[in-house]
Formats: sequence, structure tokens, C-alpha cells
Amino acid sequence: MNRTILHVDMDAFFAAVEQLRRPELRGKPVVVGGSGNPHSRGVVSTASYEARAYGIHSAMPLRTAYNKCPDAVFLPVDFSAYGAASRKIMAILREFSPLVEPLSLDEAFLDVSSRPEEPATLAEEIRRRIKDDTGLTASIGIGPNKLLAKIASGLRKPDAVTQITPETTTKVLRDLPAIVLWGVGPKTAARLEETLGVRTVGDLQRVPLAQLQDLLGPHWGEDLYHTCRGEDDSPIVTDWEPKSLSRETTYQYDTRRRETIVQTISELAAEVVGDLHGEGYRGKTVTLKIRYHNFRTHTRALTLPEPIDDGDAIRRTAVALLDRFTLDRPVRLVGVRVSGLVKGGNAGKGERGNKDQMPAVENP
DNA sequence: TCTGGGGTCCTTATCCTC
DNA sequence: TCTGGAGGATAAGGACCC
Repeated sequence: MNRTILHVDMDAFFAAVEQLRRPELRGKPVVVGGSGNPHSRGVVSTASYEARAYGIHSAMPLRTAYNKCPDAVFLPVDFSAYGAASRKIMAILREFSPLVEPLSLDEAFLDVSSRPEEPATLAEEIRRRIKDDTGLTASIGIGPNKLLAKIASGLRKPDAVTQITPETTTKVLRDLPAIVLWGVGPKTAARLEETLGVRTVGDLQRVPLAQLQDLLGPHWGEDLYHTCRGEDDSPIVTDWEPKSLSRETTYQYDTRRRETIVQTISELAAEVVGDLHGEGYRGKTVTLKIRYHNFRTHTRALTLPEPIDDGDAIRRTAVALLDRFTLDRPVRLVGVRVSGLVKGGNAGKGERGNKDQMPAVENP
């Protein structure tokens, strides 16, 4: 079956929302990230195109960004504002197809296989609608699957529509760096180059399946074998259930004081419990994460006999896991995660998981 | 020197049960 | 009873994504 998938990717989304609501920022370098204070710990979430001209990009430490452009406007992340803009955009997309898969606040896949229009015409119409209704620009990629649609949207930005067809796939992929492929990050890209001399997607296509599996493991090796050929039959997922809920925080200054860390764990656990209650989940496994001053990160986890959403029990479990760490080095980050989620929590309540047994939700 | 936060998925090791 | 798997659950780490 031939599919037509669009990948809609908002341009410099967080920064664009800020420039939209504060016109005096338009045309200026804007950096959104952390608390908005470029002298404290944090990284860049989004840089406006004006800021990118200074070499500032996502995931760069705020302090580094400040050194590159001290005159940039630094703003804190305001998720409620971006969430509101995102909901508007997703609503527009759903007018064009019910098959919408949001990937994040600023990205979504859209299956438009059943639409009669030419895909490029439709994509242009969507781009115009988003611009007219929200004032924001988007780049849209068109492809026969999610993989190629996503690669396409990245080929030309901002404010553009780009199509990859089955006929153009080989030619388009051939000279792209391997790192454009979903799942190939800096580490894997470096390994591919060092061990196999692979730099481009075309190079990767010439590597036999067995060799990829030797290097990356049977599962991931086979995945990459298909991915580098533009093959992907993953469906559009319109409803998604979380598998874990977590909170973590990085101290402005590293600490080795146990009382401080215990206090942080209690606060993080309370927030996670709030999320569990808010979304109506209970969880079975509690994980405590500690990152030391040298960025070495460790986790300790405990799986309970039954899923719980009791705030006090989750907090006590997380605090107890701290005893399995040696606090002989300064700690920079603490995190609490609850996984093994099942639906049917004590939604809306602040304390005590009421019942002994919920209707025991499925689970294969 | 620096490296956030909230997630997912994969690999490997280990333990336990059948 | 001993031995050896197979296979599931759990734990830990790591890579990756936005």
C-alpha cells in the first residue's frame, strides 16, 4: 500500500513563540533555555535563526551561548505558552487528517494517504494555514513513510516544503551524512566511521547486513540496514501511553550533603506522584538517579510487588535507594522515576492510594 | 570547561523457575 | 539428584530523540 506521510516541523519553535508575543524581539538573537539566566547551569532549548548565526544551537550550555553572543536576549522556557501554541497547531493538522502523531510540542507526523490532492499542494496549504492562524512558520517534509518525511523536512528550512518520492529516495539519501538517520547519533556515527569507514548513507548501504549486526547487535543492525535504504513501515500512532514518569533536577552548585539530597528526593517524588495522580497511573518500579560532579550517572531501582501511587510509599522507596549510593563525591543531579505504569490510579487525589485492588488492568 | 529535562529503546548481566 | 538449557523478570548502563 502506498502511503503519503507529512512531517510538520515548526521553525525555531520556542524562540518563534517568544518573538511573536514580544514584537520588539523580532529580528534579534533570542535564546530560550533553562531559567533564562545565561550565567547559571542550563542549556539552550531553542535559538532563533538570528542567534544561530552566532553559532548558538540547541543543547549548547547557556554560558557558552552567552560567550558567543552576550547581546542575545536570554529567556526562560515557558512550557505553558508553547503548549498553547502547540495545541492550536495540532488542531489545524487534525482538520486535514485524523491520523496525526505528535512527536513533541513542535513536530508531528500526518498520514494524508486518503486525500485526493497532490501532496505538495496539500502541504503548502497546511503551511499557509499555520502561518495565517498562528503567525508561526513550519517546514514540511513529504515522503512515502515517516522516516523519509522526517528527513525531507530537515533538508530545507525554514518555511519550506520538501518532498522525497520512491523514485528520488536513492539519489537524495546517497550523499547525506549517516547521522541524519533516525537512531544514529554522534557515538554510533563515530563507530561507523572508525570501524567501517562509513560516512554517508550511501556508504552505509554498501555494508552487508551481517557486518552491521556484528557491530551493533542483531536487532539494531537489521534496523539500520533497512533505515539506510529509506525503508520504514512504522505506523502513525495517534494515542500514546507513557511508560514512565520522572522528574530530575541539577543543582546550581554540586552538593555532598545527604540532608540536601534527601530533601530534593522528597520534592521530586512529590512532583512525580502529582503527575501519576493527574494522569491516573500507578507504577511498579521506583528508580533513583544520581549524577556525580564528573557527569558519571548511576541508577538504583526497586520493583515493588504491586503498582502503587501512594505518595508516601514512593517517597520512602526513593529515599531508601539513596543508601545504595556512596556519597563520597559531589552530586550535581538527582532524579526520581516511576515506571511499569498501569492505568487506574487514584486520579485527582493527593494522598493514600485508597483501594487494595483496582480492576487489575490487563498486561500481556 | 562545559554538558537540562523528560522521555524511549536496546544491550548485557544476573537471578530464578521450569 | 544433578546438569543444562530456555526464557522471563529485574537491574544497570548507555545511546538517542526533541
